[in-house]
Amino acid sequence: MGTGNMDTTARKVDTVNMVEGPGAARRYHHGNLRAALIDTAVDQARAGGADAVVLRDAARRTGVSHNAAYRHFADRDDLLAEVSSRGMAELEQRMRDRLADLPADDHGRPAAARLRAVGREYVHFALAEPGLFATAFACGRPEEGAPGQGPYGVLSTVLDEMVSAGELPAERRPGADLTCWAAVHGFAVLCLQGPLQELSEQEREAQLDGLLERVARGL
Amino acid sequence: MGTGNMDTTARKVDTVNMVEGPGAARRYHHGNLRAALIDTAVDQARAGGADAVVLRDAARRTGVSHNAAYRHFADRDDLLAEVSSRGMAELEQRMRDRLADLPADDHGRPAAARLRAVGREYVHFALAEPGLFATAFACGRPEEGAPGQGPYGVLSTVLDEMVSAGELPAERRPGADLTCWAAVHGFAVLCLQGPLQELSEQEREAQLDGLLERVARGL
DNA sequence: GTGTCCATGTTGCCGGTGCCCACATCGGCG
DNA sequence: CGCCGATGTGGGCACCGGCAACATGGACAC
Repeated sequence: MGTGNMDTTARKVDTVNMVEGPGAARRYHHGNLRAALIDTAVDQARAGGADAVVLRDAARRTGVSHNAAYRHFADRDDLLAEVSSRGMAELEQRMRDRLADLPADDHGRPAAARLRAVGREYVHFALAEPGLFATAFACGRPEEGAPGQGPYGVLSTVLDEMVSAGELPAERRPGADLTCWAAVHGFAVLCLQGPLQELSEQEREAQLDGLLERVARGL
Repeated sequence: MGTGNMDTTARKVDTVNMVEGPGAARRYHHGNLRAALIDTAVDQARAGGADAVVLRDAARRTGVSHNAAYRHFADRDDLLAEVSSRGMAELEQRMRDRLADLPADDHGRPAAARLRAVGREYVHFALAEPGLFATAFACGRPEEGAPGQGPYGVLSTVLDEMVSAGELPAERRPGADLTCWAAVHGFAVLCLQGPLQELSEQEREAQLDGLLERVARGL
């Protein structure tokens, strides 16, 4: 078991969806199956959440027989974990992109604005990619990783910036990350699968603004 | 379809687990199958979350053939919705119980203490009954019901009390419920399936205290 | 060049599930 | 007393996750 140690940053061979014309010699060995399967599984997760990640169907779509997947993943959960990592990475990237978009000449309380932007993007990602977002957290494994990485790392960094900028007393820093994360995550979950589904986009955005404001005030 | 209109507040006949001794005449008609199936399904959800709610197994445990369930539920989702309602009801009840436990002679800011108690119990329930809690929110249907009912209703009432008691400016009331709910729900979810699983109970409680304090401060 | 080995992919199979069908049973009604 | 509709039964289908045995062919030693 534990076959999943191929180089994750694999060469981006476009082996997926090779045109299988009559003359095209179909290779017996796929060459990049693991990565291709993960791509397909991510698509499944995007479309329907964790439950939609189905090994047999993924293999079928990838043009390979079922059971081929078991050469690269111990079981379905192993594949799900990979999808979860992808989801986390994409969420983190979007948050970082959003930060990069912020104008540098922000007057007033720039670090606080960064915190708001990060929180808003967290929710926006969850609403834009509900399936992937849910799958990212559906994985039971605690997502081991260097602290300071992942979405939590981004949030943490921004809070540290607030302390440096004098916008947050240092003695209030411990625990602040968790409060921000919980509020934003809870809002996203309640919007997705909870009782806030019916909110119009405008209402949602207004409520989100209110939430971010209150959270920042309470830090 | 839509057979699910039996009186939900059904008589509590103890038809489950009847001793089927050799002399006990086993009735062809169960008499209370719907309620018994829901009970079993709730047990399944308690044990393993929404995925553990399995129609065939529930029927088996209830001592009835599969397919019998389809006389009472349109499909699995229909049964899940019922489990969800049960979970919501139990959560609400625990919150109300907790409120009732509070001493009436609370000095200082009694309504704020009630808010903290409600929030704490929300998280405690989620941690004590992770499967049922998850299933309660896993149901896609927006949980139609009179506003002011359910866990949200309890929270809402307490916030109204805070306004009446002068502990919360009326202009800050709108949106406060959502912020509280999101923070507490997010904390619970992150503890259950997220990256906060590894926290010891003491750390968790400390973080929860901090969160409740910050949220209250930001209201 | 050639022969071997083993990672990779294939077919076959099993138990389990959700859901549909036709049939069996029984209680209440005329 | 006889019928009928509500309730429960058995069988069947498609699909899934996971094991086992077999097939393929690329890489590497010689």
